[in-house]
Amino acid sequence: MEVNCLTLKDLINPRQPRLDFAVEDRENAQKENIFVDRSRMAPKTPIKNEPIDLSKQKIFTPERNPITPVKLVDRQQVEPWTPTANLKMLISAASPDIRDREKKKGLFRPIENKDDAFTDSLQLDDVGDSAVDEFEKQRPSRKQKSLGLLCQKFLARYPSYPLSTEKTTISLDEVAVSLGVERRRIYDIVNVLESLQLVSRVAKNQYGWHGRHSLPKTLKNLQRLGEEQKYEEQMAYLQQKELDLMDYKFGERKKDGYPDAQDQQLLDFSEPDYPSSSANSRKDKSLRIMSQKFVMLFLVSKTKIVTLDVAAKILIEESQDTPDHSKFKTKVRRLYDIANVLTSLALIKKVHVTEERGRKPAFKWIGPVDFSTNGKAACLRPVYLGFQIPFSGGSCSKQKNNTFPVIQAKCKVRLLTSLLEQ
DNA sequence: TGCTCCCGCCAACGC
DNA sequence: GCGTTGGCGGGAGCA
Repeated sequence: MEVNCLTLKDLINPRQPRLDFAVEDRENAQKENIFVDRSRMAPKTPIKNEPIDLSKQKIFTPERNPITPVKLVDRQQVEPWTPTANLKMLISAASPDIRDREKKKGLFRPIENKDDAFTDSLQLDDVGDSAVDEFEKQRPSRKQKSLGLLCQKFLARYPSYPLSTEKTTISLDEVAVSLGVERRRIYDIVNVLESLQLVSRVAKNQYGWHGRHSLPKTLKNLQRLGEEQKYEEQMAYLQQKELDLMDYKFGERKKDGYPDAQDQQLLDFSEPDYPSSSANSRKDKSLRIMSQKFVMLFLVSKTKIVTLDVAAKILIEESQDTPDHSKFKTKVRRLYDIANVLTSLALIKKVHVTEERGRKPAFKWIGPVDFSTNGKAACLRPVYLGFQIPFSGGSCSKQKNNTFPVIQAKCKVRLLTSLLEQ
């Protein structure tokens, strides 16, 4: 297993860049109008309050010394600008078309002519159609740049089941450079992986890789949480509501079936009782939490199929009284991000469900479903809005006013922060 | 045309 | 103050 992993690692080793990565790197460099030369990148800077001993710098490693990685942009500026750099930047800023043509030219400009950038930039129209076609062929497609594929490359770097003795540290910056993407994209992946306890944050810019050892345990706990949140009922409720809405739209309003104001209140995800918390705080909307809730939906679903719109509606923490389409769209975007990572982990796969209103995108759970393992599952300690729910011996469903789904909505989840600590 | 989701801006956060 | 983190939505690729 380890050997395989090393082989895959070798494939994406930055020292032996594959063509597609090299192209991406060059493209990114062009986007930023900054010359990139990895061999000349500035060394990582130590933490500010630590004295720098240059004589020892060569033996610094991330493990030995926590480091503050230098932002890519900062590193790139180590390379002095050429006399034509400012001109190139101005040209680039002036027109996206010109910028695109510059990219195309950059791909095919012979290395020995790199100093002729100024001349080239004045002869933009000389780029023939064949070169453009060639560029189109070589330019990575949208699929090649997808988060799912990126996640696969990311996962290929690390063993699924690492030995307990080996400690793998992930440097976000190194991974980003190695995979030729912005660090922002790595955050997306890492957040979802962290939600499943495959990785955990150990320091700034540093994550520890745990692999899939504890995945069944994590899923089991998520399933239990999902059951306690009564997500299955919520999904059924939303599906029924939609059916009723169809009836209302195209037929007579059903007296018993149409969701009235009282029903609407049942799905009020706002938190009026907890003023200390901010319903819209950054953490509340975290991709981690969203990812965990998304997984919960699958785990509690009998069909193991979750449509994106139902998931989005459940995950939207605002009142359903004022449906906000943009909020819904945003949530769906994030769900696609999460779904891409979960797909790479072979936990879900894309399907479509046909409902009365038409074909809908959905995802089907293809990961493990039976978590009746011999080991005792770790007990999650979700923190709810500033206080902890007693999780062993007590549960969310035992809280006061346990009336579904109002209390479920109030029992917002601050999740899984310490599974691995236990 | 609608679905899908890349991309990067920019604000919150934390040291 | 500055680097890190990540929410967010525009808009382009794709089916």
